[in-house]
Amino acid sequence: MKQDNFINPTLLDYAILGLIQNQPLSGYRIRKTFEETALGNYSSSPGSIYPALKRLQKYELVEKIKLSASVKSQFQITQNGIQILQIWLSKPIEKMEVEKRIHELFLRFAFMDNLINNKRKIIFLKSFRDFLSSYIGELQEYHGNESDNMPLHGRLAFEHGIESSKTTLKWIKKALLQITKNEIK
Amino acid sequence: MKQDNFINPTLLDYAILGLIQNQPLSGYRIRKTFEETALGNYSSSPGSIYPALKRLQKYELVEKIKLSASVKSQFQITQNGIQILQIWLSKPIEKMEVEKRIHELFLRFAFMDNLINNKRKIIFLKSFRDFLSSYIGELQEYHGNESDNMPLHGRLAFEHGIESSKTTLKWIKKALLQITKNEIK
DNA sequence: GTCGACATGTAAATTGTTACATGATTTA
DNA sequence: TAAATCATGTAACAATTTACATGTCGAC
Repeated sequence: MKQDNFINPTLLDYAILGLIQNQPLSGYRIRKTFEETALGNYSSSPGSIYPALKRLQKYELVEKIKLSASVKSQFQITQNGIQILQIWLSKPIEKMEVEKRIHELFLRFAFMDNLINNKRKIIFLKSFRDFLSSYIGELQEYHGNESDNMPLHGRLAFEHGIESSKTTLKWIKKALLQITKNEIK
Repeated sequence: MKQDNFINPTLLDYAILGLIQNQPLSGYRIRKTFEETALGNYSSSPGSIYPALKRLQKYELVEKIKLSASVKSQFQITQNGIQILQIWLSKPIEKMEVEKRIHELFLRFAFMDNLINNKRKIIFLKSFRDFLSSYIGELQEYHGNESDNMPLHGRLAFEHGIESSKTTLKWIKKALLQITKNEIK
């Protein structure tokens, strides 16, 4: 038995909320955005988007608005929705997320712009940096010990993981600089 | 109505097949490997692994073996399973996979070692390289045109995507060198 | 002799995929 | 006027998550 009757949005739900945080969009526009932009591993397809929008309406995180008879209806985030989004954006990062659900962290980062203050953004990035940096250490240690026993392809794929994490770490540091600079201004 | 009664393994199925291609493993070992190693976004949890193993047995891609009464039973890949794995590993890369399902390509790469010949490995990597390189071009063009209109966080996240793809491209070239070197030997 | 890890599973609920359906509007 | 794109949905199915259940074995 599930132990809560509370809202527990899926990643797709959050992606929709984040996308419409600034301007309302039609269902179709949302769908197309996921389909076309890089943001979209967060699956498109009518069979996922429309049910998701229904869910979000049911929980009153979005509402359908119709500006005029001629304009098609659009989905707008509610106050409630903004709150839920903010809570998600402000959640402390967990080690495991850095290791296994890094794409979710990037989604969160991409939607942070207007909804949380600089202090929190910096906390987010520093925590991201620290977890990732320690994870890279672990990967490198493992590589040092095991690389000789690994099959060529396994080893290469593993090395890609390390290099990729290092690139992300560099990026975090760059982003941190920009955000802190922003704060001082 | 679905139009085929044929086997259409999930990513998790392939991940299991790839993992046991060299040595049989118990269900628990498989689960733990997904849980612990970097390979594992490919979900662990008994509720996915055990049903997956059942599926694979049903399609005769793996079989349960029991070496002796004292040793617990393990899952071994069948000839059939090897074939299915080989077909998957040899599939030509599609543009969309590079853009949206790159982790699947890495999974394929990691399992290629023994099952396909060097020529095919090289085809795989070159195709990967070419698609990715053209994708990076698109991303950069978009960035050149739109970066001024993008909110800070959106832009930074986008830039991470570009840098990350470049790192992958470098890695592909390195891997290509190693594999070709291997061939000449 | 209890705790944690080993080990294998099932049931319910939820999600997402695939395929189908339908109609309006735009463009070549 | 035919094709493509805009636009919204549903139904059937497959897969995964979460939670529960149960039992063994070794270490401390």
